[in-house]
Amino acid sequence: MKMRYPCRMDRIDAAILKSLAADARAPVSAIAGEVGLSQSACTRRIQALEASGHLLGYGARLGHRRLGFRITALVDITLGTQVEEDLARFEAAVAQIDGVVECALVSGGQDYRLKILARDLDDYERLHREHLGRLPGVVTINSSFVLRAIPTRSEAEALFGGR
Amino acid sequence: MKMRYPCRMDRIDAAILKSLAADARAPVSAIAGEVGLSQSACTRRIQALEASGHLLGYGARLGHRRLGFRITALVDITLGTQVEEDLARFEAAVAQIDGVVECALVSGGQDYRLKILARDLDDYERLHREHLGRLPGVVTINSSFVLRAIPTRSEAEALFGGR
DNA sequence: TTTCCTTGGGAACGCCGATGCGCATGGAAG
DNA sequence: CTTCCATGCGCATCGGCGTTCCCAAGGAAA
Repeated sequence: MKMRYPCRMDRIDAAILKSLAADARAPVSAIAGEVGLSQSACTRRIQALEASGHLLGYGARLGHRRLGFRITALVDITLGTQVEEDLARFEAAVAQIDGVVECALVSGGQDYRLKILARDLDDYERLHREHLGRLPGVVTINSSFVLRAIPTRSEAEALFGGR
Repeated sequence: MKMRYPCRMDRIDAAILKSLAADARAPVSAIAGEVGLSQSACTRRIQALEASGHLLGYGARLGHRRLGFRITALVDITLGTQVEEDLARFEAAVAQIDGVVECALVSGGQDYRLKILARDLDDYERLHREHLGRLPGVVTINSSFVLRAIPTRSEAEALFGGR
């Protein structure tokens, strides 16, 4: 299949991405209808978006709470070093911990911000003791717990303009 | 369709959710093969998981960078009040801002943590000036920028045990 | 043991998605 | 202006997928 990797993205592509972001398992024909395209044209656009890296894949939205995970923790971790090897060791260790679903090195002091899922406070305490506490090079750990999640724009809406 | 809403979740259900989380558009037949079930049994399980709230929906993973959004900001906002009405006003205002993709009220001081996507620093500066700065009741705003995202366990792996 | 309930497998049918083809549009070259 | 090529759409096709029946097997309760 001959296929370029264009940066060009018109509003139809944006609409397709929005639609897929809202319901990735919707039939292509339904998406095509929404965006005013034929099925085949829509399929080809989706393929192009996948090939060009605008569309990375598809995932399921899981009901954390329903699955027994009631704790979301946002954890700030400060390291005592800025040496790249130490950062790499820390990052490798973090990547092994079950429950850590996000981790980012952020500006403003040499620290990391994690998002952690846990069943309950006991579960989180165990995680903290067995894993977070043993991470290499850590100076401070600061845990906050999500009390309430505020509904916001979806990712797609943020990227392509509000609803 | 007669359908109970069981809390029971065996490892087959977990495997299905993992698989769907990894690739939500995979054919049911492929998932069925992975988890060792026939197509029809797998379809029924998926329907049950959807009906029971374990599976909330399906989404697309978008290439932020490729789409021109190179800034991810993690913003801490402190309010000068703890009155519920003030929190509600703040939350309603936040929900209107394009670019805010997550917002949570967290423990430890009365503050919120947001995740914000922006095209570049100029774009973020505009967002900060035009929107964040005008949020009601705000005392302090503290922005950190993601310098590097560390790959972690996926959500499903965190919930059901590492790979 | 009998009955009921649950859950899996098999088959059929309708629908979905990928692909090839023809055509229209628009810009560049002659 | 005309020609040519590139791009992108719609239509039609066909193989494959998903949904939904029905039946069978296994376990629990009476």
